[in-house]
Amino acid sequence: MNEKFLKPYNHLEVEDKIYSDWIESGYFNPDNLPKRHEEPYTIVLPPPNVTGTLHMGHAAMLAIEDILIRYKRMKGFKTLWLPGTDHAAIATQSKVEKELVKAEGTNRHDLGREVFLKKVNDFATTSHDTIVTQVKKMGASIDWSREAFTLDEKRNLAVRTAFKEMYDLGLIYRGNRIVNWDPKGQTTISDDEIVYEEQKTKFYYFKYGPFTIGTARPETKFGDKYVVMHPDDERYVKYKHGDTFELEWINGHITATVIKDESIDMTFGTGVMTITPYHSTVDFEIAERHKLSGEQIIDKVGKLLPVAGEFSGMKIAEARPKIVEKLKAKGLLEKEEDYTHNIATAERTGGIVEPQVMLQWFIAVNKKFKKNGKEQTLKEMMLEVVESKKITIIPDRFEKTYIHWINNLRDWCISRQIWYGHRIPVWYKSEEIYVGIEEPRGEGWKQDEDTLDTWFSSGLWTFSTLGWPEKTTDLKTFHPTDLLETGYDILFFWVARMILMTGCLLDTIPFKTVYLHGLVRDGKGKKMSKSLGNIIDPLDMIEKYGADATRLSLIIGNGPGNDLKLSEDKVRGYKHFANKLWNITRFVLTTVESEVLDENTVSDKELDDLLKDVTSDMENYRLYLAGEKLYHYAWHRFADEILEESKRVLKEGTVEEIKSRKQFLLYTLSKILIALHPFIPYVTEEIWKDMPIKDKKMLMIEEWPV
RNA sequence: GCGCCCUUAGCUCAGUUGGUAGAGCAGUCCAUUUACACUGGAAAGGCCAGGAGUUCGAGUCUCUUAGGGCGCACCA
Repeated sequence: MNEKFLKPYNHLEVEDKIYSDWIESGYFNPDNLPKRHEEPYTIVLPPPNVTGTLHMGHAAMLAIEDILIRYKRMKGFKTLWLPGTDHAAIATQSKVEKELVKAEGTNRHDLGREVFLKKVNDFATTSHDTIVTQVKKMGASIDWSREAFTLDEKRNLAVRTAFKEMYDLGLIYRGNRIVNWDPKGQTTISDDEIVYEEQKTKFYYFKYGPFTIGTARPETKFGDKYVVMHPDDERYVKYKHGDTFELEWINGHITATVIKDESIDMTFGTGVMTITPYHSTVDFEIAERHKLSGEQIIDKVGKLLPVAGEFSGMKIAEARPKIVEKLKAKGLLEKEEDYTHNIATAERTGGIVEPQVMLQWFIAVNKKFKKNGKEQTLKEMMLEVVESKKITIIPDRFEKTYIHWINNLRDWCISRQIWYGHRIPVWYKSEEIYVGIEEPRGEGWKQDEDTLDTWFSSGLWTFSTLGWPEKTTDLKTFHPTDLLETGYDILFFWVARMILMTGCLLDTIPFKTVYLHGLVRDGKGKKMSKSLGNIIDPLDMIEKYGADATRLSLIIGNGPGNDLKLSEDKVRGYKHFANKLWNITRFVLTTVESEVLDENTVSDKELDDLLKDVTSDMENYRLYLAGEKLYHYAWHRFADEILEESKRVLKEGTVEEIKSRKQFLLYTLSKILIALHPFIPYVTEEIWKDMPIKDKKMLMIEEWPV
């Protein structure tokens, strides 16, 4: 027996060495796998943002995916796990901007586009390197030879091609529409980048001609000249749609028009409101329905425009009380109430979102398009693939959430006024516009200043990583991918958009199954955050207890879609398990002496049943059950009972009994190691080296026993 | 407002198509030159949140009440 078993298991001496053995073997790359691996199995890694380092959520993701990948590889699949990172446009840019302010007191405009982008790229490169190290530390059996970045040259070509194709299909258009404007970040943001925050404010009732209107935002009311009510509201039957009337308003006399619209809530306020199409999504939609005009009241930095008269140039917060004061002086203020509502803030900058009508690029989700003879809208396509079960979402309750979200989906604004990201592949020359993959020939063309929403490039991830738009062998072999494993918090941001992009551009699905994991919280169920000081760093855990223990602690006791409460004690507990396995091996190897495993002499129904059971759990993504069952069997059945009983047999048994018992111990241990390998790859691989087995391969490519 | 989830041993959670309640951790008692103290054994601990229903049978299915969490929409 190897002397290493005389000491307790030390992950520090094992893990890095084993990882380089794996790398050297080349088996992370499906092209190098032995012949029995024919049928492909693919997972693309959800690319971590290059905004910093990995947290426990990433570690959980890596553990789950690596377990499935190793399992499939041992089952004989041509297994590809493809890594990459995400440039995360706005998140990365705002992070660097914050650091610039802190370190140099400068902003991006001081530096200029080129210099600033250089800084962002440097930051991204550093982040990237850290992330790669962390992924390796977790034991991820991922194919580094195919690594991608959402903002590298190949992915840029994919983005430009996608843009051009969708433009030609009529799905990408440029238009003046209401968007979420972040005055702090000076960019548009998507509906999903909004965080609602509760705010206590005043709700004012003003006389508006013969009506009383309610508003929380008097500062937007300068240009209001339409008064809207529900067509069935009996209080206002005498006013007909299209009626006009004269009234005195903030800055003088105006003419207003009555509009009847069913979207009005009769029970809210007085059931009458005026609309501000330029600064409210709902109002914009009403205006659009009735073809009403509107005008901009607030500028891009949140100041009132000349339409506000004497209030022109003031900030909203300053103007609001003064406007109320003026209306009060005019006798137009009827009453005011305390009011609590949710205001929209930008996730990344915290700025209060001001809806604005702006000329931006959009993806039309409700427009029919024709591809391969089929005619449908993106929305219909996105619903169809999930409702027809072409894509299965685990746990299935998220299918409802997905469908609900799709039904509420509006056109997706894809242009951003930031610098870090894929530049929009559109060029202008006076009235002319050119959309293309390459810059147009000829003089005087100027490219659009804006970049694309980061999710535009992430949406292409399953196929841009495989070489699209080129018709590569990889694309043919590995796409559609088998599984997308990610956090439920990005179901809409990302999963839905991948389905959109893939359906539209490749006329297929990006993946067959979506497995959603939950958030990793601290031992008390609180979200881990720097300010709470309750962050558990995966690298610390790996250093202290080993990657194997860290992996198990993130798997066992956590079903799909559920948040996981993680404490350091839990990780410590699984370190004990690695050592237990180590000592089990020590005992078995000492006991069997020079015996070499002969599989044909052993059969064990109990173990067979367990392995069948575990296999079925693996196939059905019940990793938490599979892991726990193996853990329990190894420790409390094999070690506590079988090994104890073996001591008696070896002492008192006949020569034949002893020989067959030795075979039985070797057999059982080898199967346990194989089945546990996906979960705890390091310690099992290290033990495997010393197993007395003929024609042994590396454990990572041994055959799964069922 | 619309929707989803959770409530099972002190704590964290399993319980896969309904068939006499399970694990880990913690705690209690016992053992101790043992493959392993990163140990073993034993006992203890639960009207499965409350109520009603379906069923021969419900932690599991249906309805309902209460408490907790989350998502979406948003009110002018």
